[in-house]
This record gives sequence, C-alpha cells and structure tokens, in this order.
Amino acid sequence: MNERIKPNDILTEMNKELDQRIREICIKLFDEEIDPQITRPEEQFGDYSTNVALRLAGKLGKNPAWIAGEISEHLKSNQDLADANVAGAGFINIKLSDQALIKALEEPSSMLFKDKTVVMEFSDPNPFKVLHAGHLYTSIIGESISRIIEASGAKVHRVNYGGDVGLHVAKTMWAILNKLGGEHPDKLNQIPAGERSQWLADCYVEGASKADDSKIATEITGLNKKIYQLHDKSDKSSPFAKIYWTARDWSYDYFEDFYKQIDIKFEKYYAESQVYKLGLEKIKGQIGSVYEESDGAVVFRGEKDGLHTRVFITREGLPTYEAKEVGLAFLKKAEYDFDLSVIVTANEIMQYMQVVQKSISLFAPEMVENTRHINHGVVKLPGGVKMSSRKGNILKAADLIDLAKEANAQQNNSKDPIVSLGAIKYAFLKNRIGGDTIYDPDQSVSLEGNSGPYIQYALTRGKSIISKADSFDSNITIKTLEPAERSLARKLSEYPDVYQSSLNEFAPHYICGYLFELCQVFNRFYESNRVLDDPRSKERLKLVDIYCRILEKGLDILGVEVPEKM
RNA sequence: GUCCCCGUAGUUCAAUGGAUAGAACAAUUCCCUCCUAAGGAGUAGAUAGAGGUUCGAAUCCUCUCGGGGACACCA
Repeated sequence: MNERIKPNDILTEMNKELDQRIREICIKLFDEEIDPQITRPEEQFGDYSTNVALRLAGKLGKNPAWIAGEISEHLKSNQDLADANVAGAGFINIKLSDQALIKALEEPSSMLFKDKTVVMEFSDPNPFKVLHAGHLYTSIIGESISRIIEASGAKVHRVNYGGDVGLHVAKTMWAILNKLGGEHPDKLNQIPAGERSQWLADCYVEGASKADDSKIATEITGLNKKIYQLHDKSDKSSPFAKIYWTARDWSYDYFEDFYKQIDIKFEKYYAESQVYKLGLEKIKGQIGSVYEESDGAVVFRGEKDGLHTRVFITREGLPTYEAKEVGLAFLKKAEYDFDLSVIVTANEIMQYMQVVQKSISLFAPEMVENTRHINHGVVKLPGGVKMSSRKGNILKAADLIDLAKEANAQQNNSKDPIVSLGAIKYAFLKNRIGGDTIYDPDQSVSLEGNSGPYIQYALTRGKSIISKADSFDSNITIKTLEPAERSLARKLSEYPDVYQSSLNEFAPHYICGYLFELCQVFNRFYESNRVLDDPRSKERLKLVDIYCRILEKGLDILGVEVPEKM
C-alpha cells in the first residue's frame, strides 16, 4: 500500500471489537502485544478464528493449547458477544451470539478511501491499431477495481492512455498512404463508416508486415518523424495531417462506441502526443544524474537495480514509450494531485514500467510513492492459437462479445445483452488477477456453475420471492435465528470482510467467489425452508432481502447489471 | 545466456505460513405435489520432482524439469 493512504485500521466493526478484546487479553495474561489476525473459518469451526496461541507459543515457550485455553476462558467471560473454544493445534474459535450476528448483518462497508482522489488508468488501446480481446479484459478489470475503490468513498477518475504517435502509427500511415496512392485525404471518404476501424487495423498489419523491407523501413522512419513534426507544428491542414487526424478520430470514435457497449466511461483520453514533450523535458533535465547518453541515445541504466537498461530518447532525438510514460506521470500528477494512482497493464509491460518508475523515483520520489501497478495476463480461448497483432490473426474485443452473445442465444435462448455481457465480465473477474485467463464462452453463459448468469439468476429469483410476499417490512428486527437461518445469516455477515479484502488487494475475484458461495448457501437454505406462507416468514423475508442487497452490491462492484427477468 | 512470472483433480479455477487443500464443469448414485430444479444430498479424483527452513509449507529458500514473458533506440 502507498504512504498517504496507508490504512491504520482496515478491520470491520465486529472484527475490530474481537481484535481489541483479544489484544487486551494477551497483554493482561502474557504481557505480549500481538496482532490476533482474526479470520473467518469454515462454518463447522465457528464464526471467527484466531491463531494467536500458536504464534505466542514459540515466544512464551509454552504449549499452544494451554495458551489458547487461557485466552478463550477470558473471551467467554463476555458472553453477550461470543463463545469461544479451543480446537486443533491451538486455534481459538469464536462463535457469536445470535444477537451479535444479527447486529453484524447491519454493518456498512468500509469507507477507507473517503474523499480521496484516485486516478485509474486502464484499457489503453492504441489508435491506428485494433482493439483486441486483451483490451476488453483489462477494461473489465480496471472498471471493477475502480468500482471497488469508489465503494469506499473515493472520487475515482477513469483515464485512458493511447499511442497516437510512434512507430506503430507510422506503419499504419505508411499503408494508408500506399492504399490511397499518396496524400489524398478526400479518398478516405470512400471507406464506409462501419468498416473504418477494421480498415485501420488492416493497414497496421500491412505496414507492420512490410517493415522488414529495408526501403520501406526507411520510409516508415521518415513518417514517424513527420508525425512528431505535425504535432510540434500543430499542423491540422496539410494533406498528410488531414489523413492523420481523420484516421485518429476514427479510432477514438470506435473506442467510444465500444466502451458504451460494455458500459464503461472514461473521463479523459490521454494521448502520447500530449505527453512526450513533457517527458523529453523532464528527462533532459536529468541527463548526467539519472539518465545518461549512450551511442547517441539517452538511456537509464537499470542493471544496478536489477532491471534492464532502456532507451528513453532515441538517437533520432525521438521519445520512446518510456519517455512518454515519464511525461504522463507528471501530467497526471499536475492535473489531479491524486492520493493514489493506479495503472492497469498487461504482464509484458511490467518490466518496462519498473524501469520507468525506478528512474522517476530517483529525481521525483513523491511521484511514484502513491502509484500502484496492477498486472494481468492474456486472454486465451480454450485450445486457442497464439495471437499476433502484427500478423493480424488477432481476437478482437468485439469478437469476444459476439462469442458470448452466440453462446447465450444457443444455450439460454436469450438475446439479452445484459446476460451475455455479464457473463464475460464475471468470467474475467472470477480468477485472481495476474495469470493468463482462458475464456470459455459456453461456460461463461451457463446457468449452472460459477458464472455471471448464475448469480444474476439467483438475484432475480430472490427478488421474485419478495415481490410475491403479501407484505414485507424491511425495517423489522430479527430477534432469534433458527439453525438453518443462522447458517445463511453467518454467510451474509461475511460480506464486509470480503469487500475489505478485495479493497486491500484490489482483487475482484474475492467478490465473485463469495457471491457464488453465498448463492450456494442460500439455495441450501431455500431447499428445505419455506419463506412465504411460513410462521417465520417475516424473519426469512428479511434475510432474503439482505441476501438480495448483497448480491446487488457485489454485482455492481463487478460492473455486472441484472435483468428484470430471466 | 541473464532476469521476471507461472506449474494444484480429466478441465477451468480457489486457498493472509495454519485445521480434513475448497469449488465449478465433466463422470457417477440418489432426491422434485412445493416460493423460478437454471436446484439439493452423495461417490470418485490434485499441490510437477528432489532437498531445506518452520510447531506447521501449495504458499518461504535451493536445485531439477516444464510453460510464458522481458532483455537498448517498437508499444
């Protein structure tokens, strides 16, 4: 965690109370200050659990079971809250009184980031290139983490960053000029609006595939310079500039359409053309101290920090990706003065990013202190082939959405985009961020198993129960719990802890796992306990209502909408 | 070659150094007069290998094997 937002207390209320009590007991009995590390164990063991006794055993040179016994005796002395017993090697298992458990159900979630300013950068597709499956994956991750942070009270600014200058643009421009037969911007009108994005993607593939030819490579290098010059001179009217800006707009128009489709909204699109001058300026100011000249280029020697040496300014005097990142970092800081900056990128970027961040930290440490990187893997289809944007055999983001739609139509006979989109989002978020993810369209839309539609369905079903009740008062207070009700209530009470974990680690998969488990517990309850037309109807409706609200909150954090009916 | 990440049931994934390694799908055996069975209850099945640290290791360390990524003017 970063410095400015270091949480001094990340525990939920119930956790905090137990934590405090156990700390006091340990000081009183053994004169030891120790973090109880309270966890939620399996139901058979209790509601909360701590391993303090095991960890104290070494320090005190005493039997852990004996220590656990002493502590649990003192915990028991306050029976309004909990019962405690010793189990296993020396775990202390705590069982809340029904009253305490019911109280825990009302606990609001953490507001750890209240009034903090957070900049979330994610998605980052490049104009002049294809918006591929990986962009969809990273977008869904970024959006969910944004929502996780927002839910704790932060103001989150979603920003996007793309390369509208650089060699890849030059490659696309080379192919465009080739296709148009020269600098003829008028001819661009011949490309139908619906095909523009694909046309640009094809141009990139063509340019990239021919860049091995040394003559064409030289032309592309020339175009690269020309594109930078165009920005330096704010040229918008020369034929070359007209082609550039038109194609650039096409890309951004397509991005906007796409994000709308997946229900994500960026407040700002940073472009490389906008940050490279600032980057060059900052780097040139540190030549000799942080960066150094080598072979005519400006580099950062990463080896002394276990990183690689990377070029920041080329021999041509042009900024590389690294230099632009330096500029972007300073621009974001200037524009938002954030408490926390989060950047979501693919794993392959990580090692470049570390070099960039390390170099910045040497002359502006405050810049990187509050910056956090989240790295994720790549998207694959089951038994999938390797993809390469250079070769053009790439899975587009739109293709992935189509696959989900098709699967949803076939398996569920549904055309509801809320279901197919929810299926993709959930499928991407249910695994821990970091590794590659295999996207199976059929599995993702399945109503059986751990899927988005399964949770969506569970919620619509829960709501349907409440809507069928003759009367329902959400304000009633439950006074007692039957065993089956208690199991459900116990699971419901875990939500704030799970949310807290997902916030601490920026890990949406905890939410997914919990929601699925919650549905399982609910279904088990529902199987053998009537809600409507039952003497316990009021209490059970209340539990169903809490269940629905948690599912709603959880799905909202995942960015998954819920249809009215399924 | 150097550095980084990864290796868990047939498959896709979980597991703050903690209890009997949890699920889902697939397989298999049961259970629907009932609030949406799109469900529930079972059975079978896994930590790549070898050492080490620890009261305790899927998790930390070393090595081996296997997969992916990064290694100077691309992003």
